[in-house]
Amino acid sequence: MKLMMIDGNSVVNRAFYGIRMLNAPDGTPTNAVYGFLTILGRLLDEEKPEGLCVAFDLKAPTFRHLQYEGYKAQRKPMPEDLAVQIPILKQVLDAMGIMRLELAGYEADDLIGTVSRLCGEAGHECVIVTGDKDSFQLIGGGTRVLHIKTRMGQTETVNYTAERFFEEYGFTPPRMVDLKALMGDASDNIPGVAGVGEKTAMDLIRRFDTVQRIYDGLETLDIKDSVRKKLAAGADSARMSFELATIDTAVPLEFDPEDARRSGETKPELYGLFLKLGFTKFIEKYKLTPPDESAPVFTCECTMERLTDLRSVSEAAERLRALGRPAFYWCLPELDFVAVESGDDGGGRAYILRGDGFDGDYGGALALLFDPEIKKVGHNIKDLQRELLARGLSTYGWAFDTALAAYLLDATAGSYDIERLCMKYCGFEPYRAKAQSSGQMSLLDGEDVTSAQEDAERASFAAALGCLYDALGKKLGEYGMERLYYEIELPLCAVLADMEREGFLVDRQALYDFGESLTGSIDALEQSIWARAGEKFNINSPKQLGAVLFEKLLLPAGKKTKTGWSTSADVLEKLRGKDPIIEEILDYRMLTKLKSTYADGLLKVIGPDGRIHTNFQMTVTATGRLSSTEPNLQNIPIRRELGGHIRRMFTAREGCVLVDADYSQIELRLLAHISGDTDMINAFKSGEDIHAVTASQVFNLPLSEVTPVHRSRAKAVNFGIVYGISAWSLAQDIGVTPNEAKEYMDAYLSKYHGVREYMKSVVEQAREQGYVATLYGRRRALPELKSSNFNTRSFGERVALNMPIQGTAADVIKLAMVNVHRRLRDEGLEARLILQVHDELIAECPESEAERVRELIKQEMESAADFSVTLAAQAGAGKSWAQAH
DNA sequence: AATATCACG
DNA sequence: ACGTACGTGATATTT
Repeated sequence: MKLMMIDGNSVVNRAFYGIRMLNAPDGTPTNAVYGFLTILGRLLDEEKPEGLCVAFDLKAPTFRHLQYEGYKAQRKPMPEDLAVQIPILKQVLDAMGIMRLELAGYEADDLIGTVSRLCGEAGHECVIVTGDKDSFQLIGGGTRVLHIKTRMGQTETVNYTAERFFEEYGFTPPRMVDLKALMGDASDNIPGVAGVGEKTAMDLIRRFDTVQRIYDGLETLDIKDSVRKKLAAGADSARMSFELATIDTAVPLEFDPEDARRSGETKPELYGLFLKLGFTKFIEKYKLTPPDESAPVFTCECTMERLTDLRSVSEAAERLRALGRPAFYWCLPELDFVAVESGDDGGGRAYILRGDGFDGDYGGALALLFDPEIKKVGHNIKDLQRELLARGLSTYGWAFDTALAAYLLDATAGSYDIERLCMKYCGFEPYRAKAQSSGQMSLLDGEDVTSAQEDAERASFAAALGCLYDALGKKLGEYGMERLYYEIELPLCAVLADMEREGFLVDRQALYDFGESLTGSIDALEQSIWARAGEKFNINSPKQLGAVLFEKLLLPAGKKTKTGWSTSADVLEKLRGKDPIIEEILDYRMLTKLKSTYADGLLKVIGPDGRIHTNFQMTVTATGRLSSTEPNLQNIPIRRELGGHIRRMFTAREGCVLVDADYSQIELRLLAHISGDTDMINAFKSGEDIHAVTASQVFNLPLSEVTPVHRSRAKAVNFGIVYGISAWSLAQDIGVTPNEAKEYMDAYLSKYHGVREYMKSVVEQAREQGYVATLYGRRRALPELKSSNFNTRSFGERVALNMPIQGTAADVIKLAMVNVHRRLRDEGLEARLILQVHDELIAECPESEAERVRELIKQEMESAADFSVTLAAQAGAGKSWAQAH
């Protein structure tokens, strides 16, 4: 049998430092447990051991090796964030039915050593998993070590058999003890011999094998005198270190490998445990289902009423309208839904409407129940509103969106499905109908859920909306987010629903022709690249391309990635001129990107109306921006000449034009306002080109002497500041030395001390509060700032700088959109907003309205907020997106 | 499903 | 001594 022994402390430690901060919904750090389980899952897949056991250190009142009191005494204490995760991990392992081994007074290594010996004696294979090198001494016989390393959040394992070990070290595994006896081990507080380091020790062991032999022949062996002296002086220390480094393989342990055999069965409490930890990924992976008593299940205590004809619909609508408080609408995509009204006494009524089996005009029924005067609460209402618009119904009357509220409360949660929210905010799960398992008694095929069960499920979900409405509404108030929610986010739903429905007209033929024209160039480049490489290969495969460039053509390799050499554009850019193939590859990349993502990709999503209807996601980004999917219309090319062609195919319909308006430098203006930096505010007030002014101030030159190079560097610094810069990355970006970059930054920050002050205070404040916020009260939690991991913490600091700026810009344009939309309606214009690209709005309108709409949008964008720096927008009109911009 | 790359603000 | 910008989504390749 193959037994896998995991050094629990060592692996969890690797996981903790290798994986970024994660938190359970209740705030408990979980990254180490998560990482451990990820690693474990992968190991089990790869090794498929029959037995599995995790060993942990267990402190005892008395240490072993009392002779040396300093032993482990100086080891840094485990960070608090990790320490709290150890008992959780043990709990998880127990619930997974994985054997755990720990014994008072012994370390994991000793337990593993003993087990590996027992395995050897019983003829079993033993695979040790650890992140330390201590257990390498156990390799041999049936024992090997899988050594785990974490690099950039990625774990790698190296499989050390006795052969592999010898290749790398040049001596046999048991000699690892001898090596440590000489070189010591700082992390384990093994002193070794003073003055003997890794190099010397390796050399000695390779040549003379054991410490014993070295000391036996100290006077006669071929050893440098200086080393001989050190060895002689450190003889006692070497002896003690040998003892310390030796793993105890005779721990008094009752261990039968059979006990560690994997049953594959998990305990019922695992589901609840994973849920509490927020490990939905593992719940899915192990296909866990809630045990019956895992959480209180909530069933709607309502009177159920099936609405099957217009008369009953109309009565229901009348009641809902007169209710005076919102009703809770749980809607399916086909607009089957349940509306629940809660009574004063906690009871209530659930109205159930279904398309199939409805007697009469279903559209009419919908119109009655989605009447603007009925106040409705829904979940992801923007999508519903789009569906309503498609049927010519009103989008008004929506009082609350539970998903949207939950997003504002925790923008980094990732998903807002009602079941999870219900658990998190109400403490129960809505009732989920389960297929009736067809027992042998059943004659009928009982796999399906009955429609009565379905009704109960939907009613329960609708009732859950009621609970969420109370809980989330209250929390929004506590967080000071009511205005942000009710005046910006919620009204924006209808605006976006409108925009999605409207879509963007695309010249299908022109786009197709453009794609075809690319094919020729791509083929030609492909042939030429193959010719220069001397072989056919897949240019799109970074692996193959890397092999060609760096192994065959022997070009100087720059950065590396986890899997090999980087062939990214910035690496290739530095190789330009070294070989003509580089330029061709860059061109090839550009053209294939245009062809696959934009030409072919967009053609696939043009609707029957000739228009592209993107999907704006409101609950995705951590900063408050929108995102656009299927297709993404927020990343249509513009920066390069050929890419810009794509925007010529985005057009206005016959008789119409596009109006395009964008904020100029909104993020920098917000930086000036938020930091209150007078110099920067004045720079904007002067009306001059901001990057040029920055250049003149940073480089201490009159404005007239600022060259384009100065300007572009100042521009890079401006951007960098907004992102939470470091000198190193600024240097990368603009191609100067890090020292030079640092000078620019110092000059910048000493000129703009308000900005410097802001950078300091925003991080401090974030650390105290645990979150950052925009001027409109949008928040982002920042647990990263408390991390003990340098990279994680630095990331948190950059986010703290950036989020208030990027997020406020997002708030401002959202507000402008709501206002523009309202005015277009109120003023009876035919113009419609059709796209938003973070700082840019695009509308389509009849030519006759063009000038008025251009002014209207520009004005609404500029007046959306009143800051110490005015917001400036520039607007244009044209037949195509390219022209209007 | 994860990775690398590249398009945008 | 570390390893770097902030925020997204789509595609092709590889596991």
